[in-house]
Amino acid sequence: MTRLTTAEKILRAAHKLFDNDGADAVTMRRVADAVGITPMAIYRHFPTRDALLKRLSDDSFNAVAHEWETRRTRHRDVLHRLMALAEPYLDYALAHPHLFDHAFSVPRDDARRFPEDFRAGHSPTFNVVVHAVVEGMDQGVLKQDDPYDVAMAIWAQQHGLIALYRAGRFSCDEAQFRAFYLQSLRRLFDGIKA
Amino acid sequence: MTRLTTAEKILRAAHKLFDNDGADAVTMRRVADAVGITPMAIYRHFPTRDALLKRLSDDSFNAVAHEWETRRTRHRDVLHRLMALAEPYLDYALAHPHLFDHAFSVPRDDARRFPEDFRAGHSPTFNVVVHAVVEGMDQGVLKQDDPYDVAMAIWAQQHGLIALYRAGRFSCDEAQFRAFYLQSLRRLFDGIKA
DNA sequence: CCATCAAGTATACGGTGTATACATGACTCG
DNA sequence: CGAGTCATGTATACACCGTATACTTGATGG
Repeated sequence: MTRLTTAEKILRAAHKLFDNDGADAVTMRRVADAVGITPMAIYRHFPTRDALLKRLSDDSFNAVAHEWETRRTRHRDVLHRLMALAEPYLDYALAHPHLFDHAFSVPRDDARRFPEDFRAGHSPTFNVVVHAVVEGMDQGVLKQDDPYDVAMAIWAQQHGLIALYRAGRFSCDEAQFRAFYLQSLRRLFDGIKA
Repeated sequence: MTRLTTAEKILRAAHKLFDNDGADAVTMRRVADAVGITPMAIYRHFPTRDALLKRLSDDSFNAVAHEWETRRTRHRDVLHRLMALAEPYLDYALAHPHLFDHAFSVPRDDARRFPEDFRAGHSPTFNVVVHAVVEGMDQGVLKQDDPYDVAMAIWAQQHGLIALYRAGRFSCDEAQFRAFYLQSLRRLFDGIKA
C-alpha cells in the first residue's frame, strides 16, 4: 500500500466516479467526500473542476495511446495489423465508456486536428495507422491514395460505430457489437460496390 | 404576425438558446426571461426541463427525417442516390450542431436500435437507405451482402466523420469538410484495398 | 352570481462551482 | 530558540440551477 499524495487521492476518487457514472457524477463535493477533505481543498491541486476532468481524460487518452503503440509492430500483414489497431480503441470504449466519451467525443483545446497536425506527424497514435497504410500502399495491398485521408476514413468508421453504440443505437451485446465493428471495417477495406 | 401560444413561445425561445449555445444554455430561468414569464410557468406546458429538451430534439430529428424523405426518389442511379442521401445529415449537422448532437449523439429512450428495429422497418429514414442498397444489390451495382449491415456501415461512416468534426478534430472549413465527407463515403463504396 | 379551472406568480429547498477569508502545522533562517 | 513563510486545509458565502409547494388571477359556463 503505497502512500498517496492528496492529488493522487483526488484523481483516483474522481476517476472512479467518472468511470462509474460519467462526468456529471464528478462533483467537487462528492470527490471531496470520497477523499475525506473539504471541496475547496481540491482547488489547492486543480485550478477548476474542468481542469480536473481534463486531467482524467488526458490519462484516458494516454492509456489508449499506450496500448495502441504496443500493437504497432505486430502482424506483418498490413490488413491484419490495421484490424488489430482497431481493437484497442473499441476495447477502451467498452471498458470505460464515460471516459472514452470525454477523451474522444468532446472538443479539447489541445486535440490534434486534421489535416495539418496529423500530416505533420504530431499524433503518435495516428502515425501508427498512417504507417501501416503507407506500407500497404507500397506493398500494393492497398490502393494508391492519400494515406492520411485513408487513415482518417478508417478512424471515422471506427468512431462512428462506437459513437452510435454509445448513443444507444445498438441493441446487441458487446460481443455482437465487436463482431459487427470488425465486419464493418472489412467492408471499408473491400468496398461495398460490386 | 401570427399569434403564438405560450407553449410555442417557450419552444421558440428554447430552440434559439439551444441552437446558439447548446443544451447547457437552455435554463428554465433564461427561457422564461425570453418569453416574459416566470420559470415556474414553463411547467404548465412541459413537465420537466428534460421533456422540453426532448421536444426540441424530436423536432430536429423530424426536420432531418423530412428532408431525407424528399430525396428518396431522386437519382435513379443508386450510387448517386446514396451520396445524395448523405447530404441532409451533414447539412443539418453543420447548420444546427448543438441540436444535431442532442438528436443523434445522445441516448434517447425511443431511438430505433440496430438491428431489430431497423430490420423491422421501424425507422422511416433508415428504410430509405436500405431500399437504395437493396436496389443496388438487385441491379448488380453493389456486392451481395446484408443490406441492413451495409446501410449501417454507411451511416457509421457519415456519423463518425461528423462526430469527429463536432469534437474539433478537423481544422478545415465547412466546404472542405463537406468535400472530405463525400470523398470518404466514396472510399467506403470503392474500398481501400487494391 | 358564483364555482371551476387553466395559467401564471412567489417563495423556498437542496444541489452546483467557486471566491474569499482564515487556520494550522512544518520548515527555514537568524 | 523564536519568528516568519508557505503549503495545505477549512469555513462561509454567493450566484446559479431545477423544481416542489402554495397562492393569485382572470375567463368561462351553469
